[in-house]
Amino acid sequence: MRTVDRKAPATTTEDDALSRRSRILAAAADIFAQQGFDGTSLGTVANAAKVKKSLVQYHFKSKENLWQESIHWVWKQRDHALPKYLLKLPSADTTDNSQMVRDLCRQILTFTFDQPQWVKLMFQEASKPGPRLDWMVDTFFKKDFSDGKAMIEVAQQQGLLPHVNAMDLLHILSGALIYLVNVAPISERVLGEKPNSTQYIDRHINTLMHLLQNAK
Amino acid sequence: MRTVDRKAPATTTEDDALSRRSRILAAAADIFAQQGFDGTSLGTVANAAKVKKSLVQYHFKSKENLWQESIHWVWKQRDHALPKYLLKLPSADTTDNSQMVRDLCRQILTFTFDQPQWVKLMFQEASKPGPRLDWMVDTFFKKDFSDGKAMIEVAQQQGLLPHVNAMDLLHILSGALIYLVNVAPISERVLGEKPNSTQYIDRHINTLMHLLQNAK
DNA sequence: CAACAGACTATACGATCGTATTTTTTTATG
DNA sequence: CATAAAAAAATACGATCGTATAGTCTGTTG
Repeated sequence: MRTVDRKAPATTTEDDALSRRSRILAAAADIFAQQGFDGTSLGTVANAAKVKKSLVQYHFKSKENLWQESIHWVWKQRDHALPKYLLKLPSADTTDNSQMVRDLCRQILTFTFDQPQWVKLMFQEASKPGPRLDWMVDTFFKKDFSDGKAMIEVAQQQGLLPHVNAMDLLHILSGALIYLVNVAPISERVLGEKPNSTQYIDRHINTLMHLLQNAK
Repeated sequence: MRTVDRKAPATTTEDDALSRRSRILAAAADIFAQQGFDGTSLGTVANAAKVKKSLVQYHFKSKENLWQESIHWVWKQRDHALPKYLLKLPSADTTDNSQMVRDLCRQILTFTFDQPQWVKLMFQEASKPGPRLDWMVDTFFKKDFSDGKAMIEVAQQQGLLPHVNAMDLLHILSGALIYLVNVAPISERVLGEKPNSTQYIDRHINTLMHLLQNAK
């Protein structure tokens, strides 16, 4: 009667598919992205993950470590999910160039609204100098910037984007898209319209396309 | 000998031109903008303003109140300083339209780099829903959005900007400019170039203008 | 000079936070 | 089943934070 009886879940199974460690990571990523490093407490993370605070401390040796692991987790999720969005693009053969860029931007914007964590994490710590910014730059941003610039240049060579400074264009496009996501809570309150709705996204993309269209 | 002798500053004078209350406000605005609400402590503000922590509590009845007063202060500074930048614009008679818009954008960008507090304060609390965001929306953002949209529409009627959805264009332009300021600490580390340098600003504006140019 | 108000200071309290340590429980292995 | 490792929980500690309160100093006014 004392073998494998019920009553105490304590460890795995029953919980919910994911391991407790993963649940902590997911909850931490959510709260860090929303509230920032200082605005996040280990207790809040523990409650959100439905575990004891001491378990968070057990799996991650410090708050800073939890933060780093959460960001690794989010970036991994991003790099895993983003290609799925881009594969939904119609092939280059069947559509004209302008439609191609339009769909590309729309997919990126839709993806970012679906999974805004990485953008929010970026903005939470990115605007204030400090050790956490340095860490993110070395660990992610250098590569992200490099990849982004390369993508722009490829698109330029295919005549999809105007031939201006690639890094500046990357910043302008990133700004136009990411700004929309980051300021969405404001826009929603001011304009009374949800920026992540399909019609809002389509209209915004339309406007952006109109600007990119005629420029060469 | 006891009339107006020296020795004890205690109240005003000697300190430094500005009243202590103003020094607290300025210091608080700086730190709130840089570190966010949660990342800012009253002790830090007091030290930065070179006053005792209890004096901060004396002039402002709570941290939230200090935060609100700081933002009022910053917005007042902004609305007072921005016109000076825009007045440096050459008159519309002597220059062509494209040069006009270019100078306008350059001045706004330069101003934002000179006085980045309001942008940073905006982004610190704007991306996470909560009572502070609600307060900022009602107190500032509704008016700011309205004014910005009106500015865009005037420029459109004068043929300075392409005739696309004004609010979207406002977001795109704001995004392109503000993104640059907010991500500046990243860009500086990744690219090894200071985004607030004249040449960087000029190049960025050039690229942006190239996009706005041909669009109608 | 007395009385008072405003500016400023000292101090303390309760709560919370991150962390360290210890103990209990569960799982795995022979 | 015994044993050890891993997972989870309980508890405690020092520091810091926001706040509340009482006190001190200074200048003004009647």
